[in-house]
Amino acid sequence: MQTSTTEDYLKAIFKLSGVNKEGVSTNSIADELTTKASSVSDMVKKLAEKKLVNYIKYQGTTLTKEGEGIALRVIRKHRLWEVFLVDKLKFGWDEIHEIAEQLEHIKSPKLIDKLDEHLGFPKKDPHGDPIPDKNGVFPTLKKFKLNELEIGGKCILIGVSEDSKDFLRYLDSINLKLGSSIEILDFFQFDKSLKVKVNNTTELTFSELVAQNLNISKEK
Amino acid sequence: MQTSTTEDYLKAIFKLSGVNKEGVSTNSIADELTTKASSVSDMVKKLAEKKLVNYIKYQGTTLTKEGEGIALRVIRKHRLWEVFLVDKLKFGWDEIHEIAEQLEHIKSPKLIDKLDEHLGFPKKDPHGDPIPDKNGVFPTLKKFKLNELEIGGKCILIGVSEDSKDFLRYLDSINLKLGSSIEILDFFQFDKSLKVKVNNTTELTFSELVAQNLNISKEK
DNA sequence: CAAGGTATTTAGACAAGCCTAAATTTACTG
DNA sequence: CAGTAAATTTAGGCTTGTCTAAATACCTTG
Repeated sequence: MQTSTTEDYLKAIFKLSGVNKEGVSTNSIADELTTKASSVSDMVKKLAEKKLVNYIKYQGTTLTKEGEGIALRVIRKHRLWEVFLVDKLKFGWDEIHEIAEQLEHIKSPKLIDKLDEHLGFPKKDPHGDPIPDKNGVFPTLKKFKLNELEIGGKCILIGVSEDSKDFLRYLDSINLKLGSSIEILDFFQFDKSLKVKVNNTTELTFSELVAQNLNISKEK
Repeated sequence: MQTSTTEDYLKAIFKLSGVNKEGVSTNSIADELTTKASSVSDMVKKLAEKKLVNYIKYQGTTLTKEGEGIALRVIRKHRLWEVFLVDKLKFGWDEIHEIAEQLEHIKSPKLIDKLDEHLGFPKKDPHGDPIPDKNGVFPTLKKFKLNELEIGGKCILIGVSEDSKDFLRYLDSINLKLGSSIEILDFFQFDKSLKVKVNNTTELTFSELVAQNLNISKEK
């Protein structure tokens, strides 16, 4: 059984892994967990011994299948608790994160399944993020291509149709990950390009080719 | 803010403190927490530095006002979560203890008050134990003297009317504490003594004088 | 391709809790 | 009241996870 620190590391690494599954840097993990690079260096070494991550000195860290499974189960718990806090206890969706950070570490598979049932098997958390099922699989939401969406539409990225290194590198470079939100701001007929806002922060333009290869789930 | 280990120690000490508030022995704490006496010795020293307990070498440990407050708040959380697990998630009352042991350490005053409200401000947990209010006060349940109860009646001890050392020592010696259960097995008219079963385990006899001085709450 | 800057890792320490073994205090018994 | 048994404390270590400071590797740019 994992300590909650281990779970936090795995979750952070999962979060930082782009669509392009290259190694996550030591510094980025340290940032994410507000700790120091040296602590991370120590820790990933230990996680590697437990076969939860692949770690090559100076080349970053990736999750093993097992590590990813644990990360997904923690994310499932986090998001289900968030639904509970908002739906049942009437918290505002801005107050729930840090409470869910604690609740996500409660150990009891039965608890989380019963909670899931109590909540009516929700597919998304209050922020619109998808909730993995008990096997760590994200729900199959109705799938669209980004270029099928209308202006003003919002969606989240759930996959890509093209996995060339170049394409995935591009997505990483603009910080677009599975689960990232995309909003269509404008559409230009002359080259079928899209002006979009990514992660509610960055405005940029997608060519038709890019848009065709982004699989998204509507509404978020 | 306390670590969850600190909270466990304070809760254990609270639980072991009889009506007669004498020092709790190091060994009994070690037993309660399934750890070693030497660990407890270390720990109570640290708790004493933080003013959460009074500790005199070789003479046991008592809670300070502050330590007791923390213990009561943890107990409140534990019991409210137990109600949640049984009432909302439909757990059997035999499965909930170890889950509540984890949930009781979640930090967020707002969470627990909202949970309390969501559950309809319950006064007792699924085991019949009273739930302290947010100020750490046990709810004022309808109060009776033990000798007002009929044969076959069950109740819990909520207080005493007499607090001489001798009386309290006697209660300690038979392991009767606040919250202990008492069942009336028989009544003997000739001296008005009662045959009772304490904590669902020990059968013994109370004289009229003892029975008159035990304040109880019916039904448990 | 060398030089310096940045990222990363190593070394050495520290705090919280826990443990075993040994020393000490208290308590009980005759 | 001496002597032993039981309870408690001390001493010395271990693990997990953290930190600072110093060393090393990588990489970019002139």
